Amino acid sequence: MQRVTLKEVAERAGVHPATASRALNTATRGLVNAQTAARVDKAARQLGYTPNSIARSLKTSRSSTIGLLLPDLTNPLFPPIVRGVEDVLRAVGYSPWIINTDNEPDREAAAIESFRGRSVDGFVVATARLQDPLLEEVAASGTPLVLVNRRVASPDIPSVTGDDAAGVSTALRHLYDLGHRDIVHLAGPQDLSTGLARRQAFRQAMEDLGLSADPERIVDAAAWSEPAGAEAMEQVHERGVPYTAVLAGNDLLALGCYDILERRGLRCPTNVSVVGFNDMPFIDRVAPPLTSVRVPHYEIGAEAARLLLEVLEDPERHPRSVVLPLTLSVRGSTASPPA
Amino acid sequence: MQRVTLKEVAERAGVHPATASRALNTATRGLVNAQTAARVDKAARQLGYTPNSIARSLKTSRSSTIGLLLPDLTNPLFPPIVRGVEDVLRAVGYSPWIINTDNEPDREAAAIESFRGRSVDGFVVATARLQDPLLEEVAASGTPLVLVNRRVASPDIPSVTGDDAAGVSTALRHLYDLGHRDIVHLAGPQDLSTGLARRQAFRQAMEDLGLSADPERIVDAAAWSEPAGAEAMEQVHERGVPYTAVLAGNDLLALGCYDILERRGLRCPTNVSVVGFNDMPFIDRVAPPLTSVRVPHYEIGAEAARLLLEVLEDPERHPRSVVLPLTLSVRGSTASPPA
DNA sequence: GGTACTTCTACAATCGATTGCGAAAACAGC
DNA sequence: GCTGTTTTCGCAATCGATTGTAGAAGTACC
Repeated sequence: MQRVTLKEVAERAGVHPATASRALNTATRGLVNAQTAARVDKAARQLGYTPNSIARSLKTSRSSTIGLLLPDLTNPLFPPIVRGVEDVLRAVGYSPWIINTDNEPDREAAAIESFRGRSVDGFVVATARLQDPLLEEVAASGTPLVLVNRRVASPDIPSVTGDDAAGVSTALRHLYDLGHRDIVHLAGPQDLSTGLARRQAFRQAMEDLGLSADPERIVDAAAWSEPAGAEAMEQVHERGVPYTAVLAGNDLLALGCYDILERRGLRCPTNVSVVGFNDMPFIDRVAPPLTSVRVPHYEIGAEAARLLLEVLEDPERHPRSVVLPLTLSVRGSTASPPA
Repeated sequence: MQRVTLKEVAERAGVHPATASRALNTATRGLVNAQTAARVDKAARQLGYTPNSIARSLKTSRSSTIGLLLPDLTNPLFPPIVRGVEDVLRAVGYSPWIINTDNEPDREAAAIESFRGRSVDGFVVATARLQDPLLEEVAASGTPLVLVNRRVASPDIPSVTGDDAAGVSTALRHLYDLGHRDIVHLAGPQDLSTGLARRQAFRQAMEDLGLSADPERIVDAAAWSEPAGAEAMEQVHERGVPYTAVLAGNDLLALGCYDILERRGLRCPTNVSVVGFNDMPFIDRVAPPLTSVRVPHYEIGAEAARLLLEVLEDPERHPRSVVLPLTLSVRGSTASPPA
């Protein structure tokens, strides 16, 4: 199938390709006579012309494309973020380009390289580790970059995240109000900002409530996954820490926690209350429905896209970070502790 | 940031850009003296050269890119497909480009247009409707195209799907063996191959079991969604059809069905057994864990990518379709009917 | 040493658009 | 009718690679 080229449109309209180009681009349209422009339009429509964006990109060195780095699309957390990003970008003519890295730095590097080779105009990155030299380098190189959901240690890279501290605080308040005093925390990976922030917030909020935030009440999971959650929960038991409630660093850890409770013959919420984090899709349908800190992932993605567009439109613009408020979705996994 | 160009590499190596290009491409590397090639390699490495794939695409009119059309990424069905496609493609240097269409033909058309403008080398399409002139046109245009999960009515477009008929048959056999005789089917949208095939298979399999496949035992849902499933299930009750088991066209319909059962005070599986379709992620954790026909989505995606690669490598190759076998994941939503 | 091949490299065109610059045309003013 | 502006358009270069072709360098053989 031979695509129609600008030259053919120009020929049909009886003008030079340069003129056709100007007529077809809104920004330069004023430079050409209205009647001529109309003639070009007509020719383009008749021939079914669609611009070759590759040629355009080569010349303009902009691709109307942004790179979106994800750890793993099959984690239900991310599809809403992707949709948020995509919906906002598409409205202004940009398209996101998604690559999964499975949290492997090598693949992250390869993805960035690939994106660079394709001249993406900017990055939205959900794979940030706290220490992430690659991203620092990208940011330093001048390519617009916005982090979603996770941040890096250095604060000068713009990001859109949920207010983890407030979320943890709300969740603990909820448990406290139900009467829980012995609460443990299944923390996420500590090399990720979410894992770290929630862990720190746990300690802080416990202290604020006048409860023990003894280090042994916190177990670090190796990953944000169900098996890791199960393993961490086993740890809790091995340590022999008394508890009536669990605050999981995210919903997957909470599901792993469920597994251990069941295996040990403990019932939720009768014996143990569990609170998750993220309020991921379908988590309201598990047994028991999980009480979880709702993170507005779609909005996080959308807001990240907006921040990126700001910088794309005005590179001088000072990048800013956004922290979105979280709410608690109270469901059947939390109740008063056994008397 | 100024990217390094081939010309600079050539200069540093003391050769012509054309020679540098040949040295760097494995296919043409034999045409240049081994020592010269090594010199070029070294220069490229020293300068940190990465080829500008936009320029390359413009010249070669291949982009090492394929377009992936999805209805909606947030449907848990699709992420595994995406990963399957991506993993296979990436291994050979292709990247998928994802667009969500939300099942709107307009957006599908726009997406195809956008893909064309970006010169994708092929399409993987998960949005096919039975009647889909757009896709027929794409196929006719010569651009390689593989359908995943869904097919179109005309059989000459290659596709990778699950064996719906066998899946339905297995599911019904399971219910039959448990003792169910009064079974209803919540069918999916009939303009999609999956909805149609499963509906037809239901009638056939019921007859094969010597059971009534009366049309009133089948309700068509308006969409593959929980609300549509709930609505369809309400229909079943309005019709007053006696039943002890429900075969849902997919898991989301089954979840909608759960809602109605609960609202009506019916317990699953005590009063009513429910079987879903797809065995989507986390469906084993809902209450009760859903018995579901497992569809190997990752493999479907991977196989689709392989088919596409076959055609990309040898355009003369006759496109073939693949039907993957399904299995039944038996869980807690099915049991013997009440006595 | 000359002829006939190979092997290697350089030249230049090309992909399809965009854009600075200059010239032609149109127009205004006197 | 002439000069000075403004409008409109065409020319040609350019983005960064790939590739057909031609010529130079090197080798083999008599």
